[in-house]
Amino acid sequence: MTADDPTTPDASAASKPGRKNNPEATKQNILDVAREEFANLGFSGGRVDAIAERTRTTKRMIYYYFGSKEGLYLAVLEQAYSDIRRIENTLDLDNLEPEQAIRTLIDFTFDYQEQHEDFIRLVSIENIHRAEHMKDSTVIANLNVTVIDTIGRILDAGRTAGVFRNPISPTDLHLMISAFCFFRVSNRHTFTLIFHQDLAAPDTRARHKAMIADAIISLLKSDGTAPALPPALAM
Amino acid sequence: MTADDPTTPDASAASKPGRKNNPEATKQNILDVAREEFANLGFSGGRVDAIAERTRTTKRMIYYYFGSKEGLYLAVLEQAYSDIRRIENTLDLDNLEPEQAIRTLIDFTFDYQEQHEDFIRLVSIENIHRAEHMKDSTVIANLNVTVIDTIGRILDAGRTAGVFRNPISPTDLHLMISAFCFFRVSNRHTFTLIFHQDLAAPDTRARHKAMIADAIISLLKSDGTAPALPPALAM
DNA sequence: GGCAAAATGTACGAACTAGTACGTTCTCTT
DNA sequence: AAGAGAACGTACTAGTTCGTACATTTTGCC
Repeated sequence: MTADDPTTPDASAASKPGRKNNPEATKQNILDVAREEFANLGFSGGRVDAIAERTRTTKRMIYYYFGSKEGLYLAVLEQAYSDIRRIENTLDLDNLEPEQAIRTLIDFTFDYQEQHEDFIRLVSIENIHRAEHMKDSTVIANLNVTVIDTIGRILDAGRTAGVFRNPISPTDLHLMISAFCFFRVSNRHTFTLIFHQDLAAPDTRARHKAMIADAIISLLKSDGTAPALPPALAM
Repeated sequence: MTADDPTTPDASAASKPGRKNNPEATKQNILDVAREEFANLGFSGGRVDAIAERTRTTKRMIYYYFGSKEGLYLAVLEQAYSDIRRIENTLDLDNLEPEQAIRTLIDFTFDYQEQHEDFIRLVSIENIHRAEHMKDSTVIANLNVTVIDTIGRILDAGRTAGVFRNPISPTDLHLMISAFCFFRVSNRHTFTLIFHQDLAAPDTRARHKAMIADAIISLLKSDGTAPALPPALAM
C-alpha cells in the first residue's frame, strides 16, 4: 500500500487541488473515525459533524456511502463483529489436550477483550439500544460463531478422556468466560471507583486471568451439582 | 400516604387551580420519570423535555431542583446506588455455614440484577461515560460497600472450617459473581441475537444460577492453582 | 394578616445537529 | 477523446434541545 501504487492512490489526496478518487480508502477512513466517535460517545452522543471533521473527506461523503447516521453506526458495528469473528476463526485448539485448550481459549478471550476496549464499548452501547440496530443487520446475522463449535469439540474430547465430568453446554461455557472477561473491561470505571481496585493494573489483570481459568477448569471437572470434593472426603 | 394526610398532600394537585406545594413528591416524581428515561435512552439520548412531559410538573422544576440535565442524571444514579446498598445491608449471612452463605449471596445477587434491569442499564451507561459523572458524586463515594466485608467474614469462616482452600480476595470473588450476573442482563440483547439463546427465559435463568453457584463453590474449594482433581488421580 | 421565601407555571431563545440541494472533478469505457 | 457516471466539496436549512427570563401562587412565620 505505497503511495505510488496505482491501485491505492494516496488517500490524503482527496482534497481540493489535484484530487484523486479513492472510494475504498475514503469509506474506511470514515469508518475508522466513526468507530472511535461512537465507541467514545455512544450512538446518540456521537456527532456526525465531529466525525466528518476528523475525516480526510466531508460530511457529504458519510451520507453518500452510509445513507444516515444510523447506517454509519451499523457499518461500524458490523466491522467490529467481523473483526473478532475473523480472528476467532484462526483459533486452532484441536491439537491441544482438553484442559490446555480451554486455558488457551480463555487466554485468547481475556486478552482480546482487554485489548479491544472499543469493541467492548460498542457492544455495551448496542445493548443499551436493546440491539435494535443489530436486528436489521444481515451481515452480523450471517457471521457464524465458530467458537461455539470449537468449545463443543473440546468438551467432547475432555469428556471422552474423562477429565471433564460437567455436562455444561458450549454456549453456557462461552457465556461464563465472556461474562467475566467482558465485565472487567466494560465496568472497569465504576468498579474501580467503588471498590478502589484498578482493574486495568497489570498484576490485577494477571491474577484475574488465572482466577477465571481456575474457576472454569474446576467447574468442568466437578460433576455440576455436588461440591468438588475428593471422594474420600465427600461424605 | 393517603390523599387526606395533611403531611403528604396529593401530589397530583400540583396543577393550576388550587395548586398545593409538595416539594418532596415533586422531586421524587421527577426522579422516577428521569430514571426511566435515562435507563432507556442513556444520558445523551434522554430528553429533558420528554421527562418534563411525563412528570406531574414542568421542566422549570427540573432545573429548580436539579440545576441541569447532568445534575438530574447524577441524582438518578445516586438513588439507584443507594437503593442496592440499602438492601445489601439487610443481608444477614453470618448465621449460615460458609458454603450455604455463598450460595445465598449468589442467589441474592443473581435475583437482584435480574429484577433491576434499570439499575444494570444505568451502570452500563455510566461506564460508557467512563464514570465521569460518578466521580463528582460525594453521595456515591460515601456509600460504604458492606458486601465486601460480608464476603470477607464468610471466606474467613470457610477457611477456618477447612471447606475453602482458595486464597481469593473478597473483592475478586465479588467481581466474579457480579460479572456473571450483570453480563447476563446487560448483554442479553446482543447475546440472544447472536447465540440464539434467550437469556431471559425462566429455565435458562435457573440453569445459569446453578451454574455460577457451582463454579464459585468449586473454585473456593480448589487450592487456586492446581486443577481440582481427587488426590488419587492427580499424579 | 401580611410578608418574605419557597415552589411553581409560561413562553421564549440561542445553539446545535442531522440531513440535503446544488455544483464540480475524476475516471472508466468505448 | 468524449461522454457518462462515480466520487467528491460547499453552503445551507429545518427541526430539535437545553436552558432561562419573567410572572405567579403557596406557605411558613412574626
